[in-house]
Amino acid sequence: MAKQNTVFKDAYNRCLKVLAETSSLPSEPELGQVLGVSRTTVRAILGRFEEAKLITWDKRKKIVLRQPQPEDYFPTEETDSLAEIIERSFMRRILAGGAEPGMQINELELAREIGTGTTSVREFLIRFSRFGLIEKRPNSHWILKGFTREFALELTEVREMFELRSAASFVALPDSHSAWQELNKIEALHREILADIDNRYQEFSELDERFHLLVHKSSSNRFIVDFYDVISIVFHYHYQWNKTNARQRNARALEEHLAYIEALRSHDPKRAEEACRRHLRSARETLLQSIP
Amino acid sequence: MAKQNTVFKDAYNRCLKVLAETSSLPSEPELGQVLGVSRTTVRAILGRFEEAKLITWDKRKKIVLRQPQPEDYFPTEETDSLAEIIERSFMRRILAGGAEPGMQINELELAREIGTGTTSVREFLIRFSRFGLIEKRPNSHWILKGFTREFALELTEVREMFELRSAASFVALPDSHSAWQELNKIEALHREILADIDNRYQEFSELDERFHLLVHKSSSNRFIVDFYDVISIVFHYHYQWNKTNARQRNARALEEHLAYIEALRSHDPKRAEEACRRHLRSARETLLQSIP
DNA sequence: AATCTGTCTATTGTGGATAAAAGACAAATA
DNA sequence: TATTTGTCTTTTATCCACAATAGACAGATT
Repeated sequence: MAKQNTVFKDAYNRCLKVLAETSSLPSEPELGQVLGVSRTTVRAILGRFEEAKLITWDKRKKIVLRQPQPEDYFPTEETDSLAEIIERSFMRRILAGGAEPGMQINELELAREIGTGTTSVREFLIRFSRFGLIEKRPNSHWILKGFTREFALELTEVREMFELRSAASFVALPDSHSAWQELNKIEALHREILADIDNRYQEFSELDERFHLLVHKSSSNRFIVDFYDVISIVFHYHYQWNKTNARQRNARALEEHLAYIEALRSHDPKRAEEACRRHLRSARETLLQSIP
Repeated sequence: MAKQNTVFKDAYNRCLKVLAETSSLPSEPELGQVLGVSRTTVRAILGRFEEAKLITWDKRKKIVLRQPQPEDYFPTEETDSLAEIIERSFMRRILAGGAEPGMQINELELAREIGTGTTSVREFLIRFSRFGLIEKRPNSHWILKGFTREFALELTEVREMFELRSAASFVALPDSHSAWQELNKIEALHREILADIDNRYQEFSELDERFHLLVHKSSSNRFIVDFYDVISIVFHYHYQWNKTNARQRNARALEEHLAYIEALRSHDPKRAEEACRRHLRSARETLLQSIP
């Protein structure tokens, strides 16, 4: 087949939720807005809704006939884009499966294992190469450089430079800047999770990304913001992979974040720098401990 | 056709130069080493040499029959890899042709203009996206963010952080490190060019890259070294594009480099930092002046 | 024993084809 | 008049095919 219709399936599932809360659906362009897809896809969804007797559809009248049932949804495996599938599959291989640094990566073999064409794998590898974990030998294979101690040290060195710079920009933001509101929301979530840490400590990973990304964004520098992708993917898979002492580690990080947030709010560059350094130091330790 | 044989043609041309200096060619693996290609390609070259009556070839005996003539070489246009062609063509369009920021980039159109397949253009754009000049809208077009003042400022901000850090590592290198020898060579070239600046000022661009890359490499950080690609490509095309006062600008930069080199050699972090800052400041000015 | 050559296989780089998705435009509707 | 819809065209995402190139291995040569 030429293209997976994952955009359609994912939007279809999300549209089912919209449908569940109303008795008649809005106009096609409006639905497109809500779902983030083009009218072509919206019309395909409406057509399928009609076939499934979920609605009647006559021009502007889209009347809901029944509530969606679990079996109306497409299975979630079918809604992931190919890029996501390849990424997950690849990360599992290089992090979990004992992948030695220096190992060769074979596009064809990877494609066969994942059950996809070579072009998609190739494009993934090109995109992924900016994370510094693989390297291309032209006209030949890719080489896995591996998730090593050196990698972690190089990554954190740059991260520390960038985050210190960003924190310095953050304290200088005017009070009217929307970042302060977002910071308030993030702080509130920190307190909520800390209050029920035993049950909710897994929510830290996502919150961590949200917080640090907010800080990086205040640098207004695309290279700094883009670099956060590297940090993000590393920590994302790292959290999935290494769960020892997760509750305790996360609790500690949450406390550090709170101190860091308070320091940012003080508008005092010195305090912010200090709190930032303290947190980054312990984040680095945590990362390094998980590497053999 | 499926794949250009530019590797073959380029290696063939280089092999002609090897042939010009000897009466019999070495073994296939050795030639492969020298030319940086596989034995398969070496054998293809030898076969073609035989056809062109440049050599006789019988197993290990490869006897040179005549000197290569200019018409034995493949034209240089045919030896550039597709990736190089696409890059040049794309940079010409976005730097020279009044490309407005926000403009859409169309893979198909670009491919047609360059006379190549869409796959190659697509892969180029993915690779190129890390330079921060373009951005992808999934399932839709690319957007040109443009070579703007903001871009230059963001680029130089990161450049300055990285180069200051690298310079600090450089002064700490042990005297036995090979970087000092390379630094000596680079310094000698600086003096040569300065002595004949009116005729040789165009050689600065290449030397500039060589010098700063050496500095960045001493950071031993892949992210810092990789980032130098971004700086490199921007300055490379910038030099080609903006030639006003080139002689004078280059002379000044050469002088600054010499001061910077001397400061590095002093092993004094303070002096190195100061010389580095001074040069980076004027490099930034030069870059900014060339942007409308 | 070490290296080289002949031969064969596997993988990459690139163009082309096609379904999915985006998007343009005029006629229809409120 | 401002949206919305019906219809049509264009572009992207993906697979596949095939030549160029890399690479493996056994037998030949020094």
